[in-house]
Amino acid sequence: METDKRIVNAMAELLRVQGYAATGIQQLARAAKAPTGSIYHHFRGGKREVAAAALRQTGAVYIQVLPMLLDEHADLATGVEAAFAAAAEDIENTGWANMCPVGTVTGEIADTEPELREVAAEVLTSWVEEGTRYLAGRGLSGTDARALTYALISALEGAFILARGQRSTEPLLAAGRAMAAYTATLPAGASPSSGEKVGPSGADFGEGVGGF
Amino acid sequence: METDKRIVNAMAELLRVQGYAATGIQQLARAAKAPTGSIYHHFRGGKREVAAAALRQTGAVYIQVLPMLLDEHADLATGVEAAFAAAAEDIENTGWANMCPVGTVTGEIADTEPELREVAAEVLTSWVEEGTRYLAGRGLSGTDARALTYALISALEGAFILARGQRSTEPLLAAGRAMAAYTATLPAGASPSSGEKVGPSGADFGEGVGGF
DNA sequence: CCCCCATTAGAACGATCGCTCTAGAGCAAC
DNA sequence: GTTGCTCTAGAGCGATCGTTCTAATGGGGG
Repeated sequence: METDKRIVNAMAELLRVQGYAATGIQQLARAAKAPTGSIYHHFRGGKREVAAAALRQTGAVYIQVLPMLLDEHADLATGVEAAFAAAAEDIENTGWANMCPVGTVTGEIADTEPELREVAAEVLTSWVEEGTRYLAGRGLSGTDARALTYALISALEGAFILARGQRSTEPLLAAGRAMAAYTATLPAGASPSSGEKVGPSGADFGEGVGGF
Repeated sequence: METDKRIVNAMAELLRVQGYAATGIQQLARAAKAPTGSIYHHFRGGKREVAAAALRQTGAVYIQVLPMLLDEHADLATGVEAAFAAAAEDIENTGWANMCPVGTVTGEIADTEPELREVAAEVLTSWVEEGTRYLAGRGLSGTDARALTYALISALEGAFILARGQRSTEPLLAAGRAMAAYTATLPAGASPSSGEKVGPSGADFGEGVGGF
């Protein structure tokens, strides 16, 4: 009940730093201060199941980060750029190690671990759905909200990789500027919850999912 | 002289599909049709050195891809979107396995294999420099060219991860649309070498990406 | 022809892999 | 006190890890 969480947290941390294949059960046991027997007692599925739990947990935590960061800014484009800047500061302050495990892991297991790929896909889908819902709530059409969400996550994950590889915040800042510029081109993306000054000709988008 | 290349190519392919940690020397030997003795004869540095060579080789190949794709389009923004669409088609046709090894590997070794991280950083830097040079040649300012290059690579690598995880082209298409919209906002990024019909003060956003 | 050396070929090393198994510690119920 | 059960603890399993080592092979220069 509590050992479980220690194990999952330790696994999430290890996945974040070094990925799935490089993480051993012994290493996990050491990091979680739990013997291998306990790990297999709580997670009969072994390494795979612990990793799946870690991915899901991370997914549930990170799903609230983007909305939280964007809520602070009245202008959506400004908020987007600020969010990337915050990520840049964060990754630099943690010694270029701060990164979401989902991105690290998905690339290396997508073709070799079907069950984990499925879990990663679920997490990503939940992020997309939540992001779409949030952005639609801030005035974007359903189609635009979904596209922007996908673009934001893609740019963020990719920029994380570049930033870690190059030990530089430049990729994150550049990606942030790009996504902010893109956001600014989307109709009705300018005003948050205040008065709705949706662009005149932009209001007629297919709307697609917009319902929400 | 020729076995070397077989080994490096096999390593690049394995890195692309499953990453560094999950790739074993035996597996590499099988894939390259070379015994382990040969591998260590040609690469005294072992697994690390083969991986470094594979990353460098991939870097040298991929450095020409983006310019080649963009050269086909007179309008830069259109070219960007087409490049992402081409990547989307590619990854789907290859069974969601097609991806550059640099992205897959960098995330998992950035904190554990300093020498490989260095190599990945070199490759990424060479891409950024070449991309910046190319985009500047197409009329962008040096600052904008560099920022756009970083954003393009980030979005592409991130979208690759999402696409592989979700087995969907949507991330790549959304990222492409976003980057095209961003490109269109950059001054002088509209006309290639033909007549310059650059908008007066940023042209007209209404259509955003619509070009297609 | 024979020697030389780059290369091939794979056996073998210790270490570590993911995982299983047994032994016992701790605690609640009766 | 004893029974029953969850969880801890780590030794041990066969397999595989990255690497080293020795032996055989093969083709060009004397």
